[in-house]
Amino acid sequence: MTEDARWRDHLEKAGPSLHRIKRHDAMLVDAMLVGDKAHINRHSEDRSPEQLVNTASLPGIVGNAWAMADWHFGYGFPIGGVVATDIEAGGVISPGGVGFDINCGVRMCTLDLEVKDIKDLKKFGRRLKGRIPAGPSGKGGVDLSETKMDSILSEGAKAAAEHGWGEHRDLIAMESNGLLETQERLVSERALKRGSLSLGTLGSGNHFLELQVVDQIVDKNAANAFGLREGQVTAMIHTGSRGLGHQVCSDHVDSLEKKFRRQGNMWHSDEWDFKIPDRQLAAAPFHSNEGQAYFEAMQAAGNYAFANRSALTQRLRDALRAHLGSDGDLEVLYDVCHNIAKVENHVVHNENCTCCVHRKGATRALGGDHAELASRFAGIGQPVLVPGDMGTASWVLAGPTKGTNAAFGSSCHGAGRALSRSQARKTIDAEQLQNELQAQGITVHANTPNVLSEEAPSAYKDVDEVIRLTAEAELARPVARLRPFCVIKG
DNA sequence: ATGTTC
Repeated sequence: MTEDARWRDHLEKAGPSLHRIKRHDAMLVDAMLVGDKAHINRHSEDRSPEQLVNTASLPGIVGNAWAMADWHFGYGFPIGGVVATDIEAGGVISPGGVGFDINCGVRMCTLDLEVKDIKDLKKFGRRLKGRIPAGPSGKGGVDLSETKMDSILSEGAKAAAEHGWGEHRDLIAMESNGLLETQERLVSERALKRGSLSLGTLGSGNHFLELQVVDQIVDKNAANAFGLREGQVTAMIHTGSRGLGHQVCSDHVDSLEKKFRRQGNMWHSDEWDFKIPDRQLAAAPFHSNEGQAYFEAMQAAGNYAFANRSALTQRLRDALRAHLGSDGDLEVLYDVCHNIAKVENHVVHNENCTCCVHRKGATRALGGDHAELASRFAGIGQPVLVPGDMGTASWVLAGPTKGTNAAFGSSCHGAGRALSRSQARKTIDAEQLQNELQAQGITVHANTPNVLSEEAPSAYKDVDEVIRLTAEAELARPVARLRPFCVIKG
């Protein structure tokens, strides 16, 4: 065993589908891995558990550092990571704990339709492809003047609705009502420029817009509350803050990393007098100027992402009206962030704590008695939207009926990659894959053949397995499984 | 994830 894999010496079972890495070396708290033995062994050759261990030494960390069941290697922090710091006790905020695609997230819409109600599905798919701009460029975005950009960054989905890129009634069906408070708009000119053309565009990689059909109801009570029934058509939009959020992250990662100098095998900040084991965990005390500058810019980028999912929903509504003569009674079920840091109150070791909860590839999962949740989710729990891959399934889960789960009210966010993009391109033939998916009744409109190969179901882990582990660890409970039939891919 | 190499 290498020095680097010391975490295995400290691993113990902590419950059903739950393992603990006991505090050792520079760790300030324990780290929790959601998964059974077999699941953890599948990570024997990647360094993501070490990344999780590293996060456990961040100043002000409280509770445990967590890795959700779909954890994998990321920039500094593992993707799937949940890290909470006590911001009244010098706790830090770290851009690497949020990720490059700030407020990447998922919106799910219910339609009062079954698949058979969509006549000439092939034609509808082509219409959607024509109206949903996809791919790395911002080509096809809405016309965003400087004034409108300001309102989007400060007011998120509400501003989008005011500009005609969303509906006001959708706001109550969004995490934080689609609005992250910002005092100042601290976003660089470069970030603004990158965002100027891409509002209302999907992006690339694992981002998508899918028409899905509810193929299995697991929790009838919750499904009723969520307005879901077997055979029903739903739409799922998975995208984030595009180049704008990426630039905000880059700006702050660059400036914060410069504040750390190597000292033995750690990195030290003279300014704040603390050490981190990996420079990519560069962080600032939440209440420092640097911490606040990042937080405000992150909020603004998060608002842009909410507005982006709103604008795409509006384009979907337009496409439905053009094809069906109505929008199919499309309603937003919920819209969640899975790359964000939030200030939240939690009880840690029986004491109230104002925490900065970093969720990087993790979804908030509020209990059904939480004040922020819309009343229709009372006694049920927050909808947790988990996008899978384009040939298998996505899932809707629910947070606890009341109270919070052990992971600061967090759950998983997806299937997680099994093959790297380059491995997938090398080994998966795009045309053959497209034919295979078509034979299963799944039409994929991909921007390029490479995207098809990279996003192949076999390039992903089994989302059903991630859901099973998440449920066994009692983080969230499965409500419904959704199967795609029409996929728009960047 | 990303104007996929400032």
